[in-house]
Amino acid sequence: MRDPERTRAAILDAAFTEIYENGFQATSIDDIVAKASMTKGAFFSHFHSKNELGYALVDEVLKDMTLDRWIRPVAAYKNPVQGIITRFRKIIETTPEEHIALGCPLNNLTQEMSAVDPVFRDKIQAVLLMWIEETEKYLKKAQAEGYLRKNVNTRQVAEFVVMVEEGSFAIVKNLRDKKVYWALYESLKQYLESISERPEATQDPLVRR
Amino acid sequence: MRDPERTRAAILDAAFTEIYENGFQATSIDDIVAKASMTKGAFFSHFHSKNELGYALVDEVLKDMTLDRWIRPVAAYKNPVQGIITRFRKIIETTPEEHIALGCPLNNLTQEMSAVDPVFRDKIQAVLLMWIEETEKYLKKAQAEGYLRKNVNTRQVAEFVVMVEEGSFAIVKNLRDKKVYWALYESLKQYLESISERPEATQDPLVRR
DNA sequence: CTATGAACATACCGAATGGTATATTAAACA
DNA sequence: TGTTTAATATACCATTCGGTATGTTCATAG
Repeated sequence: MRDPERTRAAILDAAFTEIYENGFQATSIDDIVAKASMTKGAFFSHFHSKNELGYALVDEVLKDMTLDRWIRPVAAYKNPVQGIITRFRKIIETTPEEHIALGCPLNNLTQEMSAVDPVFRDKIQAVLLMWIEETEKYLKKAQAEGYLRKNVNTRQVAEFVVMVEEGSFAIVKNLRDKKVYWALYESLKQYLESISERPEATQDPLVRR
Repeated sequence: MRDPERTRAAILDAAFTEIYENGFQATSIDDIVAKASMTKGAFFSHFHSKNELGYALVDEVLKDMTLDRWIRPVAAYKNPVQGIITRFRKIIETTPEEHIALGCPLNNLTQEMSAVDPVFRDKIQAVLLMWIEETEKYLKKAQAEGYLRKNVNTRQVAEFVVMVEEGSFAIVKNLRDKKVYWALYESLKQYLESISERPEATQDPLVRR
């Protein structure tokens, strides 16, 4: 009946939802344990402090979430540049309406806690760097296979792509208008095609919109 | 000796700095009045609540700050597209090292308060929309004067440009590496040139870096 | 079977914080 | 000049919240 790992996971899960919806500072430990149907005793037997819960959220939840959403699916595409473009589109398509107003969980925590707590900053920075590095790997592969111009700086493009992916969520969160996503999608596509070796190879074979 | 307007301005000024450095929720009213060398009595005679101070910050400080930094200076350029590009570069150049880690004040407030308080959300949205609309005006002008391709959707590009301007500050805030700015600058430049009628007209006459 | 420690529950505390009640001072106006 | 009112100061309050102290229960090792 007692299952510490499940308890810990349940706390992380409840914390993720509450913090995603209300922000880290605006979420109290009482909110979290109530959502998880537990008590403070359980909470503090798994986390030494509220901040440590936040750190665990970044390390154990947000990191994997980022990989699952933005990185791993790209591997399925022959042309990685098309993979990045299409992945962006699919994320737009599959993001439920309620989540649009909430933005990207990683970015939210980033903007709220990065300047306030150096440990948060370092841990979030590590996730961002991983995101950029993994994106750059795809770009290098695209370059090696003749999809991307040889003279482009892959690190520079990777940084731009990740910034666009995060920045898009951030601005749409505020404008609360999903149509803006499509405008940003078109611009990202336009940009990536402008540095592609054979732009026609990035054409999406599926119907759009 | 008594000067309500100056008092109010001093409170807004102190609040801006404190909130910029620590976030809205992490800043207490006591922090603000201490910084402004006043007392709570003065504070509450000018603002009914902490939230109302925040609203005034958006309406009276951040809105103008955005115009001054991103919009008005662009008017001085013959080619508005070059104006946007150069303005982005100049903002990078003139942002002091300590402010890099703090990001964009508007964006910080946005990400922290937008999902939590609908009034914040609406007020910040208004500033963002103004930013986008003013940017689009420049793009339309550029189009009319033959700098920008006639077939580009100026609204779409304006949304992308503003997203890049905000998103760049956001990611550099976390990566804490000013060099990333230059990479993002090059990418924005590349993008805007790819939709320009005469790309050579966007060449910056000054030495870069 | 029992003892031991980890997992969870309950009650509580001290500090911080947004806000108020009330006093005081200074400017404006009659 | 005297009065009134807005501006500012001071003291205080109620609540919230992170965290702790102290149980209690369950699983597992010996």
